[in-house]
Amino acid sequence: MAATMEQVAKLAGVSLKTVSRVVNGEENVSPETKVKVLRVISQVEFVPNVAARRLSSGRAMTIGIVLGWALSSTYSSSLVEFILAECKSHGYNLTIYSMGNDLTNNVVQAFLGKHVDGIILDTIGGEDADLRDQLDSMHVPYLIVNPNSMEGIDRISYVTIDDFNGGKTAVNYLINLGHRSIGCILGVSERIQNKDRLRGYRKALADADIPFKKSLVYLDEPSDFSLGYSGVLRLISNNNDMTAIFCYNDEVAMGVMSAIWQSGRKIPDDISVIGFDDIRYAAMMIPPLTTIRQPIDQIAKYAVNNLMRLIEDPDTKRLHDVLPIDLIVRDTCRPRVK
Amino acid sequence: MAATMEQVAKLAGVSLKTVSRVVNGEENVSPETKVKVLRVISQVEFVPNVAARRLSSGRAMTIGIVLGWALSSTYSSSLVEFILAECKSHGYNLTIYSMGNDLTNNVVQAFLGKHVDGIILDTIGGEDADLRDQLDSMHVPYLIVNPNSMEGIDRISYVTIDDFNGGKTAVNYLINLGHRSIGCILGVSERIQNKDRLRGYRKALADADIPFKKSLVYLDEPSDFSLGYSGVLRLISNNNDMTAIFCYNDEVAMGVMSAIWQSGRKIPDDISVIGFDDIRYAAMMIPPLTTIRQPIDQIAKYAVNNLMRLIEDPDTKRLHDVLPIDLIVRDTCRPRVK
DNA sequence: CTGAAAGCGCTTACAG
DNA sequence: CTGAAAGCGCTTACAG
Repeated sequence: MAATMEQVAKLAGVSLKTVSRVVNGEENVSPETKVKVLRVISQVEFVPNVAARRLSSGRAMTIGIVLGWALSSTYSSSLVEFILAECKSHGYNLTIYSMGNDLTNNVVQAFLGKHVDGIILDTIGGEDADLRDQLDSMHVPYLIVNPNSMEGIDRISYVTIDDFNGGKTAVNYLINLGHRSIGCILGVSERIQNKDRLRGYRKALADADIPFKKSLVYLDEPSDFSLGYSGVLRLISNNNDMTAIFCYNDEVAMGVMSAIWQSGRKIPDDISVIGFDDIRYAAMMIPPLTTIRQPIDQIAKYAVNNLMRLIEDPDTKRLHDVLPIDLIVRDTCRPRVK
Repeated sequence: MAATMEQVAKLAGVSLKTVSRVVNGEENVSPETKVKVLRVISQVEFVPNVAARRLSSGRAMTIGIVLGWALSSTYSSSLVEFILAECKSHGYNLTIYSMGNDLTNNVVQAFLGKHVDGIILDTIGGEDADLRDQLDSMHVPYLIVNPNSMEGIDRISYVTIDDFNGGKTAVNYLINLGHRSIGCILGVSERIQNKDRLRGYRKALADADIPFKKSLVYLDEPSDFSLGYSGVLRLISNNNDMTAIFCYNDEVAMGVMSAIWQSGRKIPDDISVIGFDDIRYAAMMIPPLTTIRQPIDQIAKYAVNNLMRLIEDPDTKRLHDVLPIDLIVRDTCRPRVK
């Protein structure tokens, strides 16, 4: 059933190497022999054995992605989906590694065991420090998506988005709608994403000559539904003039909207809300969420393409990309009326 | 850096085969040699080369999953996450194939090229008929998750849930809350899931001596947010006594809730809503959604374990599993008051 | 309990 | 434009 190159060679009356040339689209094969070989290939349904190919070539044709978040988080699964498609178009396979017990070991072994040629890291915080050290010392080609810190980042390749501008654009949009008392709910960690989005928030305020008020900023962990839920209740009780809120991400915004709804207020009538990410469910919220879109498809494209370059040419310099964000206007923000 | 078995053997002063025995935990190795070999292994950081192992053993130690839905749908990504974990615990890898151009070809080639030892199919409708024919004729071990039809299913292994009982449980719960005019929003396709949940709906009504009314059932495609949104508006306009709705899945329920909210009605005060699946966001809806939970972790476990059996023993008979569902009570249903 | 030999199915490096 | 040889790093089947 599963034919080998040798059988194809015999049937076509050529050498093994000639079949190999045809299969891999190499040059230096006369048109006639090519046709002859191709006919046999389709006749016997020949498909090259990947294991043999990997063993002899020394390349796994596979990259690994290390996830710090659950795959079932919408952001992760969407990123993985795009990365998968991009890998496929390069003839590469993708293997997924989730943070957890013994991750560093697993990933290092995967490289030593020739499971993968390179790694994409999409982690949360400092928990991957060990892993990065190992990858560095073993000279494994790797690249970070949305690095959490800029410390020592010059030595590492990464793809990220313009978080500062994301925060600024969101808050600027609210200011243009007439809002002046604007809440902000973020994670408290040292992640650069939090810092940069907060910088963006402050910059937009400063540009509009609106003084920064500490009581309008709520910081806690983790940045999920519950952060938004408890955060907005706190902000409301401390700021009765607040008319809008900038949220760290769409899931936080979900929590914010839930709490506002349950407190008897209305969105956007009483409070405007803006999120970040533009996950699949943003458009399905009630009402549909205005948000800052991350170009996940582009992030995936840059991540995979750059990693391929690092794999194929070890002398490649560090590759750094910062991708632009977009404001997606839906129905959760409206001009201030009070 | 990446040492080979031969190097380990030389350093330990034993034969290649003995190293192999230690690495694979085989018997018939004296404790002393074992210790000696293990010491060398950790010294040189030996990790067996997967490609060599695959080539010589003829087993890929990898299974493939074919997805008919986008990976970024919460249900799919959650299933994949559990399947991934289950594979890992068996020492297997997972490769993801998404429906799309040339899928049949890709999957068949993956098997012929020894990429995978077996396949899990999680598809939508008839679009995988071609693929299934091919897998059958090539005697590829495969298993279907949530088959869409029971036609010829005796010849195939599958894992599914008790859709009939899911529908019945949901509607029975609403009936026990006093509701008698209960809407039902489903996909219209020939998928067995639609038929069985509808049967469950009718059975619950019949058991309570409530006559079935055709005007309370709304069927359309695809079963997503928009189906719920337009479906509920139609049901409301045709049934002004309707006080509750059973939805095909949680995303449909999201659409239903959105439309109800925008029409100025309240949940659960005016209308009770119950979903299906219990996706991650069900608990985050406003209010948190009461729903029927699919045991995705169990589905994954059965799917992977059964597929392994099919792979390891070709004489295994068809394996059939129907897993139970659970009612998850949250805040979208309340006793009828009107 | 241990080992020598053959072979899995390709690619690489070289020769012509 | 074509091919013969060696080898990638393991496992399998067999011998002792």
